[in-house]
Amino acid sequence: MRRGSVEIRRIANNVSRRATFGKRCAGLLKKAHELAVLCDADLGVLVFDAAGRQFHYCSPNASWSELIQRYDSTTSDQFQGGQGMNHDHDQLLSEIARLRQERDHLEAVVRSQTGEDLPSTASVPELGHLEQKLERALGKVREMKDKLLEEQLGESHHRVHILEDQNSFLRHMMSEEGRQRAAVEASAVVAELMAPATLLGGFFPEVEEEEAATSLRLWP
Amino acid sequence: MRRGSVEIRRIANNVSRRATFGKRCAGLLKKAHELAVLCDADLGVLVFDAAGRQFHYCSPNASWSELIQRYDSTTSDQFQGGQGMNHDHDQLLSEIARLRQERDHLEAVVRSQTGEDLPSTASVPELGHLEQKLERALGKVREMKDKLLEEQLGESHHRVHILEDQNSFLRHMMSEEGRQRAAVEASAVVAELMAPATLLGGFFPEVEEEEAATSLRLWP
DNA sequence: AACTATTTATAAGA
DNA sequence: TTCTTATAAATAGTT
Repeated sequence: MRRGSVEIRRIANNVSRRATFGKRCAGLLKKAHELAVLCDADLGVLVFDAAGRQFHYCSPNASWSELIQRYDSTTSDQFQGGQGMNHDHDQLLSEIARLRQERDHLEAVVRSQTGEDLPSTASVPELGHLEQKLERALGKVREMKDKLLEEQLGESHHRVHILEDQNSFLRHMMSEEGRQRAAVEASAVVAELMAPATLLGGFFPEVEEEEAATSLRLWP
Repeated sequence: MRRGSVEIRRIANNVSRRATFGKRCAGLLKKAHELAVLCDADLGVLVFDAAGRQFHYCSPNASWSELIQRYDSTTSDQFQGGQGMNHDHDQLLSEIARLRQERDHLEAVVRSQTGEDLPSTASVPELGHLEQKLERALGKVREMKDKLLEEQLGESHHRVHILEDQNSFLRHMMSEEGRQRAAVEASAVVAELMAPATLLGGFFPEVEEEEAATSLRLWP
């Protein structure tokens, strides 16, 4: 649920950014429709998400081409014609420059977080700050790892219990069956059940499968 | 105040229709801006009220001409004038897409290095690897910090030595001067020199300044 | 334009 | 992904 007001800045997390896009884009198109109907306005909304997928709304009684023709080009640039293209071209180039700068910065952040690149630029308090950050990160990672390991261990214990129960049930069945035959023959069968699972092959192939699953697989 | 939900149909009353248009149009443009910034989307909104007045929004890092060129003309394609000259344009757009992807990846790396964003994606061995990486980084940062602190301590010690020398020289001078006066008077002066620096104020203001500089300033 | 009682939108969690 | 829910935000009617 919502916690605090939302700062209007790019959402860093990729997943929440896309989730938010879905919701807000739907909301925007809905509100566009409401405005068009309630107030008898002609309007269009055209949206491209970060992956380039397109979403749009155009009010009834209007069309995109009509809207664009009505667009007052005194406000900013033209859509058609020669100089509009150049302007657009320049904008794209500056966007590329901006993204390159951003990339370089992020790369520098990654390097400093790895402990490389620390000479000259860093002061003692800066290093202290970075140290604390790394300690926190390490704590989180260890916590996560422990949690995962405990989960896996719990699952494994559960399987062990189940298989132990099956095992004792099978032993019981064997001994019952043995009583219905000769006492000597029964004890031989029980002795075989105590042996490693692979030796059971001929008798109980389905049991062999279950047995194999008891080996602890902590690293899936 | 609001009573009941609003039916989405044309508002009959002329005055309320215009009032509502003002509010909702502002709301729509605001939400468009939020979507563009929060989710890194390229979008445009173009509105004409019933009287033909125009309102619009275009996301930063985009332009109406770019949006219109990107508009998927499968629905209705009458915006494009000439189909040529868009080759380098397309190249620039794909370069932008590539850089954005790269940025997202780097951001994800930074976040995982900070210990955020570890759920679901991470396995135990991956976490172990990250843990080791963070430990190495932490080691490097601490090493660097220790080195800097030692350097600063060394410099500070050096200053202490120099000032101690100056101090003993001054004491010597004082006692020499004292011998040339009465022995009783000299011992009184020496006693005063042993007192805290602030007490020297009236006698030797320049000495007080030097004394203050001996306090260890490890954090510049 | 300012004010609120309400409705709506939506961020985070399941 | 879709549903839920607590909370923030938008806004209809009024002043």
